[in-house]
Amino acid sequence: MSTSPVRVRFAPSPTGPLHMGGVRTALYNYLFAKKNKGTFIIRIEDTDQTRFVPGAQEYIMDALGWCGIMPTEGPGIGGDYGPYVQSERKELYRPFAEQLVKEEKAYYAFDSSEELDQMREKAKAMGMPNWQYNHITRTSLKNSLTLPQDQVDALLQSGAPYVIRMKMPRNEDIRFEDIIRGWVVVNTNNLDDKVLFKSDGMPTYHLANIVDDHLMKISHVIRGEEWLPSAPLHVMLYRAFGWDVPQFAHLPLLLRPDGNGKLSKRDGDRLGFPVFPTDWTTSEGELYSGYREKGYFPEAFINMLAFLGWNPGTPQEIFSLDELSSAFTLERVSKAGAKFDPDKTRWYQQQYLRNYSNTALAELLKAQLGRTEDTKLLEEVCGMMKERATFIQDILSEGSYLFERPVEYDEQTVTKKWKEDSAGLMTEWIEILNSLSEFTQEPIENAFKEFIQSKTLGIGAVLPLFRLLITGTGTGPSMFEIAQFLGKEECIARLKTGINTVEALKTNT
RNA sequence: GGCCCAUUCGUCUAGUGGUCAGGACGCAAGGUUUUCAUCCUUGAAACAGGAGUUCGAUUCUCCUAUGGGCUGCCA
Repeated sequence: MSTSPVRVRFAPSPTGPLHMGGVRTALYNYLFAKKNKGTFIIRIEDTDQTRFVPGAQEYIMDALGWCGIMPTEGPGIGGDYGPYVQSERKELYRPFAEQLVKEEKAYYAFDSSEELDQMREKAKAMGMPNWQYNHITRTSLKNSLTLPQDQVDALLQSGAPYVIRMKMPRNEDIRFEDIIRGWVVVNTNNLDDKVLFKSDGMPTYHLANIVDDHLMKISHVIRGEEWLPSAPLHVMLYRAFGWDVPQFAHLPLLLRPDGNGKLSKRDGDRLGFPVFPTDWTTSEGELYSGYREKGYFPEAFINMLAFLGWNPGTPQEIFSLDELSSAFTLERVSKAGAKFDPDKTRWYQQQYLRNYSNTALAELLKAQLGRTEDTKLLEEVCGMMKERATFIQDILSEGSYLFERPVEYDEQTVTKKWKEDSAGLMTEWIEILNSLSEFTQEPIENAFKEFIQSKTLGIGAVLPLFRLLITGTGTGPSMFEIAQFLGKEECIARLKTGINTVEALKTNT
């Protein structure tokens, strides 16, 4: 039991945009750090130079920033344990690998990738699909364990390419306790001699990860379940170096909503929902859509993500980031993979939109959608429309008639509600409206009721006509509120042109 | 194929050695509403299968099945 401060890291690889599974891993790290008054660190793991994608690192930082889960240490942010990009730490790793060779816990291997590929092919052809470089096969391969010392020295001197491999011991049970999964035991006979240091002078993930986690004093390794199989190797490396082993928590995977398999880059746009936090355009110009650009609020996105594999054990569903960080525990993270549900995501978004104040929504309409109307006016629009919107842009599309006159009149309402006497009825209604001295909701409503009473008509026979002429639609918020919002002059104008247009429509069909 | 991980309504999940197995999304019905949305009420809907332990298993153990991950000089 160590009492060292909580330090966790999110360690993405800049090989493309960060998808929502990655965001969730970052989120859980962030929440755990916050909850335990610890430090949340970002470390970029770019040890594979061939897969580097320009802009990916910037994307990751930007996306996390949008989500509100920025680290306290990381690239571009600073901290006492930097640099936080592994390629900038390149020189640091080789001595650690050499140390293991010296201590006979690792060895030089001179086999080329091509030779090894051939081995695998041959083995596969013989019905053995899992050929590995391990405690058995290494005895007949080109490495510092099989070659005479002088030949090894000569090869190293000559600059021949080599890698450094872990010398996995025989028949040893490696056991470690995962916070989410409990005890995990793996026998070393099933593990291969993983490459720790590559021939291009860079460490592999395994080495760099362990060295950096140690150097950066990481207390808890919270990462995706895809790392569980290599966790025993990591435990062995900590032990080989004589370092404290951090606590592990392997998170369940995010699965795709249809069929099987883990959520992948292409699923999103194919199934009609984003898998990325923000838009990403590839160098070929292909666009992968993001939650931000689709109109989701980061709070809704984060709330949904937090509940994919974790729950507070209470009926509360809506959590702010702060509430999440005080409620979060790794013990309540579930073990099984979670299928992502786009419907629930929309529901969260709707909840958040509804809880936003009209003022806040009006600000967003201005800032994000470039509306230039008076704030007061936008607030009124938001007040009327937000109950029936999911995204902020719905307020504009569903309530377009609050800004401009209708150009079309809903066909169904016209055929169902517009009768012989409708034009006459609405003309009379115009007169009544015209005579109102105070054009606000209540007087309009009272006048309307009086009007239908005098005609011995029901609300349902008349109000839809009013709505149709004013908005062009058959549905929406209170007509009296809309009338007040538009004002007497506008209402009457719309009624007049409406009557003519709809009558013309009727006679044409 | 090998190794590892997992398995409660369609989905996310709660839960306990004895519960009417609870909630949420979605779905359906009804109510409210001029209408749509909201809101309210109700409903359908699950412990993968088989052994064992036990007075009693959804809960503990084992096996099977299914799903997933890993099996690279990728991370």
